[in-house]
Amino acid sequence: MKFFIFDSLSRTKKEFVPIDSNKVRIYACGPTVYDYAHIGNARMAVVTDLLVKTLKKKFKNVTFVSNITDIDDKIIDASKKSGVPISKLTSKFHEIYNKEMNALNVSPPDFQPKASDHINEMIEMIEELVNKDCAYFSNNHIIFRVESYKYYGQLSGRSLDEQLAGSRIEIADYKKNPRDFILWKPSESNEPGWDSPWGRGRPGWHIECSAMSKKCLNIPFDIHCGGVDLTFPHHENEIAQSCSAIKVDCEPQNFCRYWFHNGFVTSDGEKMSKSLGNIKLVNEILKKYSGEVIRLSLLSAHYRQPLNWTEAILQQSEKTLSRIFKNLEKIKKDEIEDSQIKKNEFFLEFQESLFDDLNTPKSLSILNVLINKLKESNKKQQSKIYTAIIEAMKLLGIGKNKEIIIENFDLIKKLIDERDRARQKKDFDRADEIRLELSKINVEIEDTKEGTKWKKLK
RNA sequence: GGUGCGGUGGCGGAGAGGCUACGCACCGGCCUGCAAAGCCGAGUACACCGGUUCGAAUCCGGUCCGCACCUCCA
Repeated sequence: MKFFIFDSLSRTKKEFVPIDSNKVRIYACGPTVYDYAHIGNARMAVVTDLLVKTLKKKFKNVTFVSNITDIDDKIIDASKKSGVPISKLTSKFHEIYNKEMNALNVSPPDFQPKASDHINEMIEMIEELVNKDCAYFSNNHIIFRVESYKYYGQLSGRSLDEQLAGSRIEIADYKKNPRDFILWKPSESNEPGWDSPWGRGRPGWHIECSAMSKKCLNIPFDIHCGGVDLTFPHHENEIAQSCSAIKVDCEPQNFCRYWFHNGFVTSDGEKMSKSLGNIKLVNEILKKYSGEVIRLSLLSAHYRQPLNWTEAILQQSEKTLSRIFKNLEKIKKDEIEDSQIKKNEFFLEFQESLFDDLNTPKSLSILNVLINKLKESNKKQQSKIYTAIIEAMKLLGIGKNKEIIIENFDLIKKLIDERDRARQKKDFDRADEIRLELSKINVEIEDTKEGTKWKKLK
C-alpha cells in the first residue's frame, strides 16, 4: 500500500518514498517553553504523532525528533515578569508540556533535544555561513544575507520584492536587506549568554532547528513538520541557513524532502490571542474532557484544514466516542478469534484512508461504518471487524487506555444498592431522588438487564 | 497592497464528472416504572451567475463572502 503525503514546498500530494528505504527520519518544530500549551500546540503534536504512528505501519524504522526551544526572548520576558529564573521556568513548562501531550496519547519523540544543549552546533553552523559570505557582522549581530540564497522564498511562495510591499516589519537599520535575519545577537549582562567568536551572546530564533535536525537526524532527512504559520519566516529561514551551510545556493531538497504543515486552530471563529483572551489551554480543557475526546476533536477535521475550536466539537466527540465504547463493550471478548491484522480487509481499508495524506475524517467515517457492521455479521466476520476496530482506535490514539480514579467509590456503591432496593419495592420517588443525588457528584447511572451500570463523568 | 486556503444538509466534516460519505442534533417507532443508553426508520446539501458535457457539488470563466500568513506565533 502506497503512502501519500502533501508536500508544502512543491504544493502537491506525492507518494512518500524515504531517502533510506530502511529508515524514515522526521523532525518537528517543538514548543517554546514559557507557558502552558494551548490547543494549537496540541494539534501540531497530535497530528505529527499520528503521522509517525501511521508511518510505522509501513516502515519498521522511524526516528522522530521534536525539539524544545528553551532559549528565546519570550522566555526572557516571561522570566523578568514572573521573577522565576529562566532554567526553572523552562524546565517547569517542558515537563508540563510532556505531561499534557501524554494525556492526549501523544507518544514521546525518540529524541527531544533542547536548544540550550546545542549552542556549539549553532555556533559552528553560523561560522560556516560567515565563511561562505552568506552572513555578515553588523552592530554586534551576525545576520544572514537573504540575497545570498537563490531559493529564498520558494517555500512560502514569495519573491523578495513581494515580501517588502505592504510589509509591516520595522526595518532595523543595521540590516543590509530588511529581510535579513539574525543568527546571533549580543546579550546584556542580565540576559542569558554564551561565549562565541562574536562575543557573549545568544542565538537568533531560527538557527536552533537547523542545528538540532542536522545533529539528530543528519541531512537530508525525510519530513519536516510544523504549524502553517511557521512556513514564513521560520521554515523559509531554516532552509536558507541549512542549505547555505552545505554549499552556496544548495537546493532545498538537500535539507529535507517533504514539508508537512498542519492548519491553524481558531477559537470560536477568531484567531487565538492574548488580547482577545480566547486562548484555549490544554490543561483547562482536560479538566472537563478526557484526552481521547480532545484528541478525537483535533482529528475530526483534516489536518491541513483550519479547525474552529468550540465547546460543541468536544461534546460531539464525547458522544461519538461513548457510542463506540458502548458498542465494543457488548462484544464478548473471549469469543473473538485471533486474526492477522495484515490480512484484515476491514483494517486495510481504514489504513488506506490514513495512508492517503492522513485523511482522518474519512478514516473516522470508516470506523463508524465498522461499528455499525459489528452487530450483524457472523462470528468470524465479527471477530475480524472487532479486531479491525481495536487496531484502528489504537492507531488513532482514541482507545480507552487510562483508568479514571474514582473518588467516593463506597458511597456510590451504597447509593446504587439502596436505589435498587427502592426500585424493587416500587418506591420510585426514592429511586429518582437517589439518581439526583448521584448526578450531583457527577455519577450517571443506567438501568440495564444486567443491573444498574454507572459511570463517573468528568 | 501581496500570498495562500476555503465556502457542502440544523451543526461538524470527507469526497469529487453519473454511485446513501460519516458523525452529532432533530423527528417517528421499539424498549423502559421513569430516565438514560441502545436499536430500527425518515428527512434535509453542495455560496451565486454563466459556460463545457448526454450528465457538474465535482471541470472552465466571473462575482460575492470567510479565514490565515506577510510582525511573535503551533
